[in-house]
Amino acid sequence: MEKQTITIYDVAREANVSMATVSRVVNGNPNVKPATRKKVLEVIDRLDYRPNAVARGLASKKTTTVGVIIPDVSNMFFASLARGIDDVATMYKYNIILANSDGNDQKEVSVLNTLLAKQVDGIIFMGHRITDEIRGEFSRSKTPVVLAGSIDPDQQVGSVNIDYEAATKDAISLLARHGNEKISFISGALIDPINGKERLEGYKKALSEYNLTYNEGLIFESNYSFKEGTQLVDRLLNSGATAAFVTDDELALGILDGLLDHGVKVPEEFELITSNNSLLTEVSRPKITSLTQPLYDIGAVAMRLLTKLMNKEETEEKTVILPYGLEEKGSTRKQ
Amino acid sequence: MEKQTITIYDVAREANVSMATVSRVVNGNPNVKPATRKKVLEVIDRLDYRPNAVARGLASKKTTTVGVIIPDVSNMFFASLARGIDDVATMYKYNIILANSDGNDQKEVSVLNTLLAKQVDGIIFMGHRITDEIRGEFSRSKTPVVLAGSIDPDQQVGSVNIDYEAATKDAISLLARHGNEKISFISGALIDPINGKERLEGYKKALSEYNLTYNEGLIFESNYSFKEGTQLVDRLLNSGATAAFVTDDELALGILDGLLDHGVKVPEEFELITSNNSLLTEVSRPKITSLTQPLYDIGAVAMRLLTKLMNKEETEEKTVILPYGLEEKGSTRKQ
DNA sequence: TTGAAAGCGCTAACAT
DNA sequence: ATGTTAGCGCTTTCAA
Repeated sequence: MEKQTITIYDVAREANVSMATVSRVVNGNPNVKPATRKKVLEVIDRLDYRPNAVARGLASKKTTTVGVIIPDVSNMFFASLARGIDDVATMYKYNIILANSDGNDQKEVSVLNTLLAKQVDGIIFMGHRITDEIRGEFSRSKTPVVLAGSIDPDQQVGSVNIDYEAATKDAISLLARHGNEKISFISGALIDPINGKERLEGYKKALSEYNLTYNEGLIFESNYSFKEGTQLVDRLLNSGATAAFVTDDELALGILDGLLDHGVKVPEEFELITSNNSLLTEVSRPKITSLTQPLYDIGAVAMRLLTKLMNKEETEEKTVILPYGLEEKGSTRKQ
Repeated sequence: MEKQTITIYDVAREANVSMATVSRVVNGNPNVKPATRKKVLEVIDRLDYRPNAVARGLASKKTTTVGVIIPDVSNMFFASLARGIDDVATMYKYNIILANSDGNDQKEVSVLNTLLAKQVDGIIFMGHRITDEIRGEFSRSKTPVVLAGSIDPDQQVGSVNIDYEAATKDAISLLARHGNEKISFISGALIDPINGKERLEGYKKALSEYNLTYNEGLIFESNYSFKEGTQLVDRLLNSGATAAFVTDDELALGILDGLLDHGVKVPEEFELITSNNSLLTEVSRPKITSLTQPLYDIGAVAMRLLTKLMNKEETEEKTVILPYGLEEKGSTRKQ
């Protein structure tokens, strides 16, 4: 015996109405006599009828599914965003197709195409950088797109972020106020606008505000991993830096670990600020002072924005800037 | 101007062939003359035609999409599984619809139903416990299901796990060999079979093997959070325990933190073993000895198993047990 | 308030 | 090797 599916047609027959009426009942169309509705509902229940969302999608051209392109779910930063996205999606009756891209330009494009082929109603994109190619795909697709936690220099699509420049400036300013004259800037790839433009700009502004000179030797580009952090410490200390701002918690943790191994006292001899305030910053000794980003909210707001775009609602702003904070913990001195 | 979609029909017309031929080309059917194929491919390229996966799904009754029910993506443990799942899914040309359930019985059922409504070809389920209700839904759905990292007492569906009982027994045995006579067992809800059955059983077996008496006062049920861990420490120390096995890293970290705050020396005065060997166990001081579970692989193998089930391939085994390990680090003594 | 009927874009026999 | 023709299960005018 095969999987004999029950269709809207079966329900219609059993309830002695037309399939149009069943459709109306299923979709909550008010133009149905209560008695009829009741009858149909009973049959639906009895037959255990479940509407086929694929057929529905084909007929209505809406899938109530959105595509989510993410570099790596197993990275806490993105996982937090994803959770916010899914919660709001669920709230608005959408499901998410989650696709990992590893931040790989080519994968991003191919995955975007399969999502579009699946007729998703919208796309949430997280990535380190927006290549021209992917931007091109976005613009010729007619499907609404929102960036979550990703910077797009020219704002063609929606996006939700914090003000990375201002946040970085704040962090650096704190370090400068504490008397540090050589403050290191340690980030991921500088070609990513979020690092090379936003954050670095904030760094420079803070420096000039405190009359400190910009020195390339204090800028480090690294991968986001614990190990890279520990390995970076030699060079960091050689640079003469007495403080560092790091754009990733795991990396910062590695640096802290390396510093301690070198017998450098944190925060007495070296101050450290990281960026994501994840659990990692809480469990290290000392705990690491960090910028705070509302990760969950960035995801949630991005999804909310996307629902508006999908409904062609009027939206005040396609670019949302959420507030950030700076939580002082054990890796910076109290003053 | 509206989103005027290009259909297989447009391509057929432009290429002077029937839509069937276009379909064959698109699906790589060998029964097409090379010249024809080339012509069709050119038109597809020129028109920028992209097959509509929804229509395809309706006609073929396959969506190349699988549903993934996960308690919480922002939990590292599950996120790692999810990454393994997605990678293998991608490898086999599937996409995943990711749905968070919070381990909530009711949400799990409702989410399962919407996934089935969307005609997913298969389901990967992660959860703390398999309720009778969800098991019922599984069995009457005809859609293949595989559990990843979840225990199902009666094995109706596929599943991929490690041998939690043996793993726990190993961990406890190590603690016993080190001379600990009062070894605490700290887990999540004991009604979850993975804790109350598998792991606790392993705990008991190890005890009896070392002639230690089972004492309920050493068993603690807790939530998986850092805070709960720190708060548990008073009771833990009052129990007289000199060692503990913990089923979650974050919880273990909280316990370690609490112990250190109480001036208890780890591992000299108290030994600790945790279960997931996540990054958290590496960044604490001391690093925490842990069981090692191949999280990514559990996800990957679960997805691989699901592909077999979806293809109705003969599968040797519906229940896969993956190897585990025990990595001794700083929270247990060297002997 | 309800029904009839025409698609939605594609696959999959069945012909040729 | 290619074309013809039914559907897949539902939404959505348009009539009644």
